Amino acid sequence: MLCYHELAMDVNVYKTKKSITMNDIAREAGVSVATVSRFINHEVYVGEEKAKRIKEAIEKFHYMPNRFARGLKTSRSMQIMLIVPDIKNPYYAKLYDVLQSIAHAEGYVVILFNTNESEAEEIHAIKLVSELNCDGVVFCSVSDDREIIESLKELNKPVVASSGFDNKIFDTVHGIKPGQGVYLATSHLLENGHRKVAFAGGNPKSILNDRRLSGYRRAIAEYGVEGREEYCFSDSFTLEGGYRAGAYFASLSDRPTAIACANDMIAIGIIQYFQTAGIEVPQDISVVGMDNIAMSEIVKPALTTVINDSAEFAEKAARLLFDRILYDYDGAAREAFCERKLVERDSVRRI
Amino acid sequence: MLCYHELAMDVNVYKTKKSITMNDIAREAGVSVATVSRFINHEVYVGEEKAKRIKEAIEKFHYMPNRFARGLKTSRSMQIMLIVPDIKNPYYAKLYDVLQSIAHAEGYVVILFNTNESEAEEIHAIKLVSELNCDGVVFCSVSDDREIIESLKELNKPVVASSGFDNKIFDTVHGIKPGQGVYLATSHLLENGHRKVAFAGGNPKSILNDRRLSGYRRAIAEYGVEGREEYCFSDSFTLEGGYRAGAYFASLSDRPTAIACANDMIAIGIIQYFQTAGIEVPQDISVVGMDNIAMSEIVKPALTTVINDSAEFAEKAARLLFDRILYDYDGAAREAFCERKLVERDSVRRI
DNA sequence: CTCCTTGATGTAAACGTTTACATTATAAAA
DNA sequence: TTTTATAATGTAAACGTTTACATCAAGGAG
Repeated sequence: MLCYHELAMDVNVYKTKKSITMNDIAREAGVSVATVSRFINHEVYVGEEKAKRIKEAIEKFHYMPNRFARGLKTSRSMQIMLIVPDIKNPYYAKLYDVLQSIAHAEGYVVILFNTNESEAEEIHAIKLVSELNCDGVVFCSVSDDREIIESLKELNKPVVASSGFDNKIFDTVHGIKPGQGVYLATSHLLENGHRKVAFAGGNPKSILNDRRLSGYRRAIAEYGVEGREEYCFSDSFTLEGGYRAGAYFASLSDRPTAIACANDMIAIGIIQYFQTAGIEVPQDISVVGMDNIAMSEIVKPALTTVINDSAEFAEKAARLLFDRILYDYDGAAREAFCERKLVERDSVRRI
Repeated sequence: MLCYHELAMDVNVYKTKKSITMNDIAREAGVSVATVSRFINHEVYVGEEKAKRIKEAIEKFHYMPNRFARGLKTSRSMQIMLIVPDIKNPYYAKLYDVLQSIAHAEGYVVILFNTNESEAEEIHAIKLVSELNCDGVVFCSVSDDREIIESLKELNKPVVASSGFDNKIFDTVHGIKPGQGVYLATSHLLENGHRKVAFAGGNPKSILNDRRLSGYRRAIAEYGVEGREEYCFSDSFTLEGGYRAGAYFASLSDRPTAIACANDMIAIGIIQYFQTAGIEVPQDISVVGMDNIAMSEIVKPALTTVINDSAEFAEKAARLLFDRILYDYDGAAREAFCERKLVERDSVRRI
């Protein structure tokens, strides 16, 4: 009468033609299944003659090992999960793309989970990691809530986190210093004579935003510029968030002359708003981005921004992750660092 | 001595703490595993009293059914695959995003496969579908090669294809007519007085490009304009492809006055090249895109383009797919249509 | 009162692998 | 020669589910 719907499986049977199993291969090659299994997995204990016959049988039947059976025995899924806040941000799209190709080369599949910057979705994603028996996670976080950290630890699986997880629990890849990118951007603005420099952030609950905001603060403090409450505005790491930031700064009676943004999407959104409002960039206000996504070069004016290469991130994250998954590294949490470098284009004016 | 590396699994054992199984639940609730299984999956055959005890046990232990064991018995993975040519194109990023949320609501996971417009990768992807025992595929194709069609058929699984697969083999979602979008774009240009109208396509081997090219041809034929060989240039559906198209058209001695593009990425790439070359859009050349990605509104000049809503695509594709996966629809291939509609912005000049 | 249907439950056999253990043949050591 | 290590193979027991089949109680029909 009752049914626990949350866990239920649907029961439809799409016509499944009998697939060939290891048994078929064993029979065809005249050996036992154990030998076939050994041939497939290990380098030892299979004679040359039988190896040849097994190989032929495999090719003849286009045999593929059944992932479920394998998983059931080994508890490994050959899947890793990539959790990102916004796949529509080209930064993460590219990150996914290169992580995918590295993973494929190792025989792994990557499951993408897009959280839309939502902490609830992040928790959902982490739950899914264990539900799917993923062998590892690359976690590009928004939040470092206690609950998230805990569930990540409970996974008891290789985790590599993006900047923000400073606690030395998980492998991490990030910039040399917290908010280094925005620090560079802000410094650049200050060096160009700006004193009324604002910060346009993303999701204010995100640790990524905290870090970037701290980079901004560090820069203005070093230049002895006083921080102004109303010059910090954080909304969302998206075009729309930037658009709203633009509207906010435009509404200020004492407008900033320059804005350092927490990423390129925000910067581009700001420029977009300014264009509709007749505010010229960089004549009226200078803007600098962060990430150097392809779009930043295309937009008018071309965006001065900070290189933050997601391919580099993906490669370093993959190395950390696969060191644990494949090579059994089981030591202390490690860190990898990505370079940050300013690229000057047309969105900053010297005053 | 020998090992079939292609199929080998790595053997590292990341410390796996014993997970709780259905047996534990059965013992705790004082029933048999069969009853637990029935409780989880079906609505019938479980008494109220035991149901309650089982439910409590499940919650007490945070029990989750093991996907491998389930898959092994049922041959269903609760995974579908989405194959796209370019995840860096926001059109596909969004498509992924909405497909993902629909799938999650049904308890399904979507595996994204990015082919980078490569036919070889498409074949790789299709192979992976059966290797992973995915329960269905949404296939946004580049190629409709015999080999692809064949391997798709051999999957013997629900497939929904994007425009191009006109053969009535698979469920399909597309525009009302082949190339309708580009047809609208081209007509718009012609109606604005342009006669030297060019077509900037994507991957020339792609059926998507064929369709869009045919839309262009249909439009100019209807207007009695003679088609010119050198006014058709196809390269790749990316910013870079568009950039090259821009260079190509700029190099022509008798330049077109307007270009209809196979997607927004190309259009934006073209505009980008023109800007570096000092060619003004739309004063010197008009450009119209296709897809209406968010970027098209942001770019300068804002792009006149054709609405092609990937959310709509995703929803319709999901309905077709899940009708088969969940509700056992097993009839003839069906079609769903997406509306195409021109949106006028600032990249077209009337002459 | 017997016969049947039907709801509720348990038993046990798959599903397709991996792998510990047992067994044999072979070669090296004594 | 006998012992012993080692390479090559097979047997069978898991892994955690689903489900066909068997069983049993209870209630209606005859």
